[in-house]
Amino acid sequence: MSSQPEGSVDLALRSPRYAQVYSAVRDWIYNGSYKPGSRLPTESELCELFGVSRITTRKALDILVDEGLVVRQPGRGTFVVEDLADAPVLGDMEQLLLKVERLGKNTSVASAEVTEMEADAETCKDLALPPGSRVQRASHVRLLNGRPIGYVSTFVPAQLDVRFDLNELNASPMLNLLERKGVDIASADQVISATLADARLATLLDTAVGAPLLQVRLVVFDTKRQPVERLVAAYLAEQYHHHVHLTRKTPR
Amino acid sequence: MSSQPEGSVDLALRSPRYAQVYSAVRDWIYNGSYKPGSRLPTESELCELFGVSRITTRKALDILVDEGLVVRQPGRGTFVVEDLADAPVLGDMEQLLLKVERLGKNTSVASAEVTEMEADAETCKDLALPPGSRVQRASHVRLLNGRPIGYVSTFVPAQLDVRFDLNELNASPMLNLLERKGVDIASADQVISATLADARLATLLDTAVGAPLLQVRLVVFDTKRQPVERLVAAYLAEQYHHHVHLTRKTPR
DNA sequence: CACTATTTGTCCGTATGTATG
DNA sequence: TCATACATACGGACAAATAGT
Repeated sequence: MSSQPEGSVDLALRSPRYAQVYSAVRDWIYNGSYKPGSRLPTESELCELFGVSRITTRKALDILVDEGLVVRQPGRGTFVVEDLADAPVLGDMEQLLLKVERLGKNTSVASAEVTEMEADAETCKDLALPPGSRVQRASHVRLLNGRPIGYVSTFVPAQLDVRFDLNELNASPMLNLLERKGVDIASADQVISATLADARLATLLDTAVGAPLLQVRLVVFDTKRQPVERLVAAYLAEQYHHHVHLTRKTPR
Repeated sequence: MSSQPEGSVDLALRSPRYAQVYSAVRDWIYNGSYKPGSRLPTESELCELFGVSRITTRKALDILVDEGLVVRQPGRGTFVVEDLADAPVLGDMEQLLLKVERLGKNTSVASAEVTEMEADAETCKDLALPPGSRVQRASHVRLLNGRPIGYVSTFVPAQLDVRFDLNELNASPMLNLLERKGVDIASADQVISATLADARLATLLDTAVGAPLLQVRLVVFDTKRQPVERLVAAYLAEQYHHHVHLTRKTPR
């Protein structure tokens, strides 16, 4: 006596309906079916298209609004944002994953290396490992248009047993590789600070010793709240800006 | 034939019900009625308390979750987060306003000055003003425990006609003053970068020339999408970290 | 200017699924 | 096993903003 349609069961296994609507619309936006500034189908139309209720459709659109991909205008419709290119990173993991993926496609890497080593104190702390634990470390210089923009090091616990080689890492960033290898990424803590280029970094980034660098440290957690990756990056301040868009969620 | 209760009309004018529930619960958290880690009333209880439906209660809680003030655990309840003190800034204006307000209470200012001046090119651009427009500029060194942590300059268009004096600015940050003077703050764009201390900043911040600084630039917009304030700040990298917590909004 | 249609915003009641203890 | 509490989802309703007639 369930109210589920018995005819179509192919899709819809596991993931909630609103997530499916969300992914579909998001893909429309990213693959260009709906270009920046264009109007999406109305909520009612989306309901019909996907065979879901308005609540479900709105929940999917809520996520896209939170991510800054679309804006809603009462009486007019829902529109893809104009400046999709540099959409800001909000407090959203999905957004970070996409941004990292695009970064991986638009940039290249140099001086890459992968080693297994004993974790230092700070890495142990961030990854909740006992002192002396072993980690896989991957590091590289990231290039934009052939010029270095930053130096990135990532640390993954050795016991996680996901191995990477240089070819994989050249193709796509660690965060995306982890996802593809079945790690259920759920959240992350990011701390942004500033630092100076020391001799080694200055050489790698082709800048002067003492140049200002934006330091980004990121600890990624899976759905069981276990840390799965630590990332430490230093970006050239002139080349890399961290952009955040803040919006009020309550009226008045 | 409206379905509104005719008995109680005291409150509830204008702002949506979910916003009222949101404010009430948020106040419970901030004034200590519900301490970090404690469990909030269940959704059903909140529905009864405020006389609203589950949808309304959940929408209010959704906002608090987005802001990182509470976490939900199926089967257990909704809990105030443990580390309320340094709750991260997500992409939320409300959060920024609260954070700024707390900053104003826990810190002090020095070397403050207020002047009216001609806006430089960058300020004109950010505030969408014609070249040569006049702005009110306020700047000060912000101190934590008596030690400088950053230098902050704010610019407000002169034609906005909200005047500030030093006493007001010593008492609370510009952003809160604007709110209180009736400016409807709606959104902001924040760009974070890194820079070095020049001679003037080094003296003001009691550090060495060339010390790494975290540079924060903020442009605040009102509900009509007009820029109302520009802020440029430089914080000592050791003293000030920008913390962002990222969460996945779609399951799987 | 009023009127209407469209579209998003808010809100209700209800039902079922899933995780926790 | 069972009750509790959050997660998802349906249908329906009216308000408010917008754009066109």
